[in-house]
Amino acid sequence: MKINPAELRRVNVFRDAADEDLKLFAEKGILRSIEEGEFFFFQGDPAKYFYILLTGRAKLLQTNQTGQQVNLRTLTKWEMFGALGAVREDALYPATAQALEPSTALAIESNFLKEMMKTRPHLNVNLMQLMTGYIMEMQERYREMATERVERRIALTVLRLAGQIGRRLEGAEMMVELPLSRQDLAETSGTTIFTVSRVLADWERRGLVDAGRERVVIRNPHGLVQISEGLDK
Amino acid sequence: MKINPAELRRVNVFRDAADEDLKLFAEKGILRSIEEGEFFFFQGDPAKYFYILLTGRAKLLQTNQTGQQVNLRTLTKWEMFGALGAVREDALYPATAQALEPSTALAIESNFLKEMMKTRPHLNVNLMQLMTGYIMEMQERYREMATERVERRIALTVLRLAGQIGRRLEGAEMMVELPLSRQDLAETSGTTIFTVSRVLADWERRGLVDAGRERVVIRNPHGLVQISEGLDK
DNA sequence: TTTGTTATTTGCGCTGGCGCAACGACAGAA
DNA sequence: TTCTGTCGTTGCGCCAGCGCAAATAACAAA
Repeated sequence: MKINPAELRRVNVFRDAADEDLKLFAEKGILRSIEEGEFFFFQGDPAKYFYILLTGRAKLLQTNQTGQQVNLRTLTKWEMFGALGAVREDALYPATAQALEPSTALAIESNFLKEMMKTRPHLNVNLMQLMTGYIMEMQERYREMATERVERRIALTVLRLAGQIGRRLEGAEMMVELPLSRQDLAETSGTTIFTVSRVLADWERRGLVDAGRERVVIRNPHGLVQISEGLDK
Repeated sequence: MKINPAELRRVNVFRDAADEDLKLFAEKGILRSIEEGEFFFFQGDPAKYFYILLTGRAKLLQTNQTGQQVNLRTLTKWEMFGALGAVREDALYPATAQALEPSTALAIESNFLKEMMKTRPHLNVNLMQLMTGYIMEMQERYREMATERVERRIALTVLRLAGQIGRRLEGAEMMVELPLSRQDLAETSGTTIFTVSRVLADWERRGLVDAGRERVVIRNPHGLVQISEGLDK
């Protein structure tokens, strides 16, 4: 596979980069293709590279000592991840990056980005934008986790993921498809696969979603918003 | 009250700033003194100023529509807060800042910091450092919230707060004091005042802490670490 | 079509932790 | 010292959600 440097401008952090700079990043980068379930890096590894997802889907997750997983973020094409090493000295990845399907990413040395940032203020600004976005999302999710009941948390998770990785279904107007298993949803909303299954079954009975194997189709987003705000029943 | 510009270097983000720059920040800043329980700003307000806490203690919190609170961070002297406005256009504060005791803060226009950052790379680097620190902490807390049982969460919260705002007790060697009410601990660890009270009572019986009114003294940090890792009982 | 594998569903029992209510303890004001 | 308001404690009952186990469904490979 060959990368077209100009395409890299679709990466948010590179939005304002010059063509020559994009070329530099493309040349400096190493292509890494991995299978579904494989890992780009593990929590605790030295954060020597940052990544840009080129094909496939992946997720960032943390594991506690008993092996329970939590999904921090689901990644799609052109998303940058693992970029902390470009900011902090001797940083370790704070999360693990695992492919959800066969995926390819461009791996670039963190130090290179760090060097480029010294003379390209826009890289700074845009990276800061990405970071503050993460902060706001994590704060919000933390609050939800601490204060909301499961059904509402699952609704909030599904709606958030719809915005981030949902695929608009052709033909139908407002329908969005999420290619995620019950397990993925459970790990993202902080509950169990059983509870997610029961809640989705209920929503399906009420006509809010279509729940399939490793797939959820949102038929009535507004209904989910109502649930997420506690305005139903 | 008068600020000594050189003192501002104790603010992490200003660590590498020139004396003249510190003077500029000090001159540009407005002193705001507020009573215990009052607010520096509310979630949703336009983030026109960022703050530096000069005296007292404060907390950053979010509230959901039913009024339930979650504490995101407890702030002490020389901490910068509300700085998102210096990064994002037309940003709104994502959290509310409330004083835990009579407090004074220096309020400086976000735009001024934004301007300064254009020509002072170290401000960029240090602010990025602060932001990534937040991200890592929030990710960790999110995972704990999603996977750990209450007692362990409370232990993790107490230990984390000890590192951030604990006051070493004179005389005794390893003892650290936390000036926090049961309510504060409950809102920080995502549980209720009742559960915190019961857990602290238990720890007190086991000699791990001294639990007083709006105050917790850690007598045996290692014991708490054991609990937080599930190695006790 | 068959077979094996993996994802999902659902009944069932259990319990961690919530939340009310009543009481107790402490601090500051008068 | 007394009073008042706030903070903390604890008994009690309850239930949301967990998690096992067994059945079923969906898909892939042969």
